[in-house]
Amino acid sequence: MLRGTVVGEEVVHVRADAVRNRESLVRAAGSVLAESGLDVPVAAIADRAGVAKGTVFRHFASKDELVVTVVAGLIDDLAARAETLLAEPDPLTALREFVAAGVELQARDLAFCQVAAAAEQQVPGLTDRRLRLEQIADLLVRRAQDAGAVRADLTGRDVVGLMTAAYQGACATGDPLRWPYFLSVLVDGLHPTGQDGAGRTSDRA
Amino acid sequence: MLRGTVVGEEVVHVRADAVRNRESLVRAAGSVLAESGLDVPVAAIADRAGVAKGTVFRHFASKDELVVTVVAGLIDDLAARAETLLAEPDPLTALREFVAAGVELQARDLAFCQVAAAAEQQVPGLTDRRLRLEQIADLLVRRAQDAGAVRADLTGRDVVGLMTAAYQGACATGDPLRWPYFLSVLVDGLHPTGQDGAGRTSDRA
DNA sequence: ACCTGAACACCGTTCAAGT
DNA sequence: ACCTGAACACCGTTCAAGT
Repeated sequence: MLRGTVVGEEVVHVRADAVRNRESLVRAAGSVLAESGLDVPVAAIADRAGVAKGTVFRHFASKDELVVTVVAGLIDDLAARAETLLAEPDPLTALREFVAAGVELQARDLAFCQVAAAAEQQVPGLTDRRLRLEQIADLLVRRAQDAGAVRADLTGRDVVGLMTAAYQGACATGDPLRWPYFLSVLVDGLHPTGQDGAGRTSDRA
Repeated sequence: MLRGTVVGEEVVHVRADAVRNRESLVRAAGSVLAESGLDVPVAAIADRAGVAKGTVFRHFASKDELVVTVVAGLIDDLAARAETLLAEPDPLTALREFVAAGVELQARDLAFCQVAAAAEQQVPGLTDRRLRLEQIADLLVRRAQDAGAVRADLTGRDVVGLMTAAYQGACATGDPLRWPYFLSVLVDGLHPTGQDGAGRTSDRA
């Protein structure tokens, strides 16, 4: 375990309790935010972590930065799942499972759900993670396109957007558990256009 | 204009400035919330309405109740639009235009957008309006089903959810203006299943 | 070097005083 | 009967004091 950090020419010592506190805070924030969402008081997180409220702001510039740290971890987990799905033999199954994983994450973690639904104002500090996730999603999409299973104009970014769409749509219904139905509607909408005429609206070339 | 209200056996007088203030507040809240979203201070609304902060709470029990009043009006407008679309000759066009109207409302009004995306916790006090909207949507759906244009298992409630899904999905992409693409994917997903095998996932009978 | 809790700012809500 | 603005409670953030 690294206890020292080089800053410029001098080595500053990082205290052991500081390391522990930071870890406690991230862990506590992870579970509290998942359960209660973005609106929980910082005090609730500090309490569960067993530190004073002020300590939160020694490790994170703001409540938002703590939230970003937690959510970034969740996005990374999802990206890792996407990478393992690249090994799945059927490209369309892989794509569908990826979207399902994203939807399930929203269902399981209220804070992630709220961040994903932060319509309009994108959360800054999360764009790089998002981008990486979209790039891996691009690989999944390309495989499915090569197999002729999905629209040629679909992008990884769109797929990530569709994860949000499916869960938010189900929630708007008043019954979040209906998300598999929304997912199926969305996935059906992804197939290549021009096979039959019933309601196809290919707005883009 | 009715200036008196009967409460029990006695008539209580409603002052003219009270009527004006209430109207000003609703109008001011409508524009301020549309621009700045649910997080604007009550003071900003009171300012634009030209009243003191305390006056807001004489007319509305809480900030939430004012928000609900404004959003209820927006939902009613959307319901009216749906009713006129019942006269549209082509059932699928009518359905698509209804969804488009809902999406455009989210794009135009940040507060409505945020309420629609209030994943998980449904806003109480809005459920009756929602229900009425869903019932009208049911009529639009049934017409489209009779024409064989959409899935047999689709409901008006689902369609309302899909409005949220389309816009939230586009927003999650970082580019809300992409919503027409998401709309097209969704609408494509609505067509009857079982015509070709490419990626159909009929999770429900 | 970091923790702590008191202090501050901001915002939703209440209420005593005024008309 | 209603408006007003001062006062209160809550929560994010800062900071002086302690170790």
